[in-house]
Amino acid sequence: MPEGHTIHRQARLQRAALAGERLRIWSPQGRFAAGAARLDGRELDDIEALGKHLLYRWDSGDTLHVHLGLFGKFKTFKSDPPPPTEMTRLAMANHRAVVYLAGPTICELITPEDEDGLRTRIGPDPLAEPRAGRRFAGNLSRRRIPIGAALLDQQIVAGVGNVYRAEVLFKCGIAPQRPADQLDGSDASALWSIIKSELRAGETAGRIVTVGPNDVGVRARKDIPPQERLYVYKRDGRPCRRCGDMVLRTEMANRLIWWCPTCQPC
DNA sequence: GGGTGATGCTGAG
DNA sequence: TCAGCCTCACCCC
Repeated sequence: MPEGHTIHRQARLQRAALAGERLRIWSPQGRFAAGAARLDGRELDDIEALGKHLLYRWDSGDTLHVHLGLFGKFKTFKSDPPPPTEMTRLAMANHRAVVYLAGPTICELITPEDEDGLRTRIGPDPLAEPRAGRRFAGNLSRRRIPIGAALLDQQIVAGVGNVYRAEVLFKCGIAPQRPADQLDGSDASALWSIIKSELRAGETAGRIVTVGPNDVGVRARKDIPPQERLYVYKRDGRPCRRCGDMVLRTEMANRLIWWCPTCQPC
């Protein structure tokens, strides 16, 4: 479930489980065999999350770059780990924990130049740089594309994916069709705040829950049942939780997006 | 057991 | 703009 909140959560949990120790590294699938052989037995210094990217720093000076893409998944075991499957691209283990990685789009060692290139082609990450709201607003003001498309562009803001783009636009009352460069300063600032708080909540909870408890009649976010955790995502044809109007669906930036025409007027 | 779609992104044309 | 890639949960038969 890889939007930015997942990546930051994985960085935090894996850092706690693995960093500061020499690790056993191998590639059961074999597709990262050379990189794994190079890292095996080295100490992991730190893990950094950058938008949807993870950077693992090793005492050898090497940097491992992982991007989960749409399908990539981590599995962590604290005790009695099952053997990895033949789909496991990367396995990392110490005496306390084992982390398996399967299905990533990217799992490779990168040079400092590669890393510079990565940093220049992604925009501000609300979880890593919470005070970068002005850069975000500036990025929006330079793009004549719908805001619904702009939020998926990782050069504008890093870490937002298809669920959060629909949900944060709903929470801000902004129609996805509105041109990014037409948002005024207060819209951009409200959007940045909501993106930050929602990603943070997702990082903490380990799942995406955007609805306020009041809207589904329970006391706390953690009591919200799975099918009621979102306002609009994949809810086309069903009544809006706020106003009762029909949630609509359209395609934007090659992905489907959902919105409420009453709560998010054009 | 097969088909499908998914919280992502790139490169060819 | 579109095909392609990575994997698996879920649906339907």
